[in-house]
Amino acid sequence: MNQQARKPTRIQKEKRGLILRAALDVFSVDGLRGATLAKIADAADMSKPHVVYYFGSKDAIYTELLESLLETWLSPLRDVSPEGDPLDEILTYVRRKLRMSRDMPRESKLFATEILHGAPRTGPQIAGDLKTLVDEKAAVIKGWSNEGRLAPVDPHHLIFSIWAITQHYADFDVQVRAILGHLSEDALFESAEHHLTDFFDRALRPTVF
Amino acid sequence: MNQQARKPTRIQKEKRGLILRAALDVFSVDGLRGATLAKIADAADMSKPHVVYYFGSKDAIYTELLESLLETWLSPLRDVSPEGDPLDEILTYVRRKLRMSRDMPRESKLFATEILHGAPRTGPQIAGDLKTLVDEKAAVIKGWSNEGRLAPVDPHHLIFSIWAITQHYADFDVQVRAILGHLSEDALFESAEHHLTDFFDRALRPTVF
DNA sequence: ACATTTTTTGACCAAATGGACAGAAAAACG
DNA sequence: CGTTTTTCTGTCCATTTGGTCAAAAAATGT
Repeated sequence: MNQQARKPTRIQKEKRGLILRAALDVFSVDGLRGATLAKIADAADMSKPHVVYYFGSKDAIYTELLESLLETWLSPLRDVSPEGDPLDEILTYVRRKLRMSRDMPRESKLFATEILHGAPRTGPQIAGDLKTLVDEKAAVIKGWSNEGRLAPVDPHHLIFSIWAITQHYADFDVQVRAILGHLSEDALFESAEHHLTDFFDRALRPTVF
Repeated sequence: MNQQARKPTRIQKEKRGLILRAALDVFSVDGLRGATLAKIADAADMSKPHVVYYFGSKDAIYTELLESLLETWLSPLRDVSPEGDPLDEILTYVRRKLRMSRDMPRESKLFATEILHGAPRTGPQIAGDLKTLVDEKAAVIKGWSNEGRLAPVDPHHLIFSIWAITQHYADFDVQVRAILGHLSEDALFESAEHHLTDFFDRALRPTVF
């Protein structure tokens, strides 16, 4: 029998992990189409059939990567709490998303490419889990807005705006670097955090009467 | 001689145009790697060698598409005028960019994919023309900010934010639709325009004393 | 130690694909 | 018209690439 068996052995966990890490490197740069089994095998320091042995196909690796990442990806939004201070909650969410762009740029690009190309593999997940979560949090934000604890805002579009702006720093880093190339990575993300904090604060802080 | 001749004939203009339009369809969906000459030829209703006859290679089509689009893509930013009312200028820019996402989603995706994959073909352009333009307009915005005609803001990051948010509606339309699927395209973009106008207005309108 | 299962690889294959080429068809030109 | 140039296509080819397979090597179980 092969790795289909019930309990994955120590070696199976190890090798599959190695492959997934190597594949993330390759897929995030070349995309699904551009990536080759040979490149992945090379990056993982294995032979090509070995990679196939553990995952069956290139697609399977890609799909598993996406699925295992989705949860991590959504966790900052999940953590937005109805109990907290509205502005704080949003600003914390923005900062966490920005930090994910800094610390997990490959993952960000992986998702971006997937969605950009029509989300052929994550369609159901997006229409299901993601939508549910977004709708739930949108309702919370709407509530805050209605109570006057947050400036009036369309919650769904607000969430889109947060995603777009924060992920921009990972997905389009080449462009960002071309324009702010004189800054170190640290300086860049620090200035981005400042900007985003100020920006969202201004846009969302409720007007006092 | 072939189409390298000095003056492109009527047929050359026609066919090259046809190919470019077909290629945009294919590239924006499948990306450079995923697109095939056969698909492009098919979409253009031609034979494969015919496409090669006019462009020489798949890459050449892709590159020409990108280059011919860059100017159009930047024109809204170019039109931001130092003479106008600051808030007006910015909000108009935001709206124009959003409309481009609505009216030219394929072009948006084409650029997004290119940048996402490291801009191997547009690198110089981005580091050159684009950076020059952005720096120029950033200086204008900074001036407005300093004069108190606009809320204090980092102009480069502001431009990134505008790009990110507006292009999000084209590049990640699958995700947007999955979440706001109940809206018609018109309703969606109308609500987005409302949101963005309000949002940037709040964030950028200078505080009155 | 022996049998069984799992892991690993070199060699190979079929399909897809970018593009070359020779020549046919059509247009342009005199 | 006839000649020349441009346009167009069927056929073919070399390369790349995802994946198979048989068998070797290593691990595991008893």
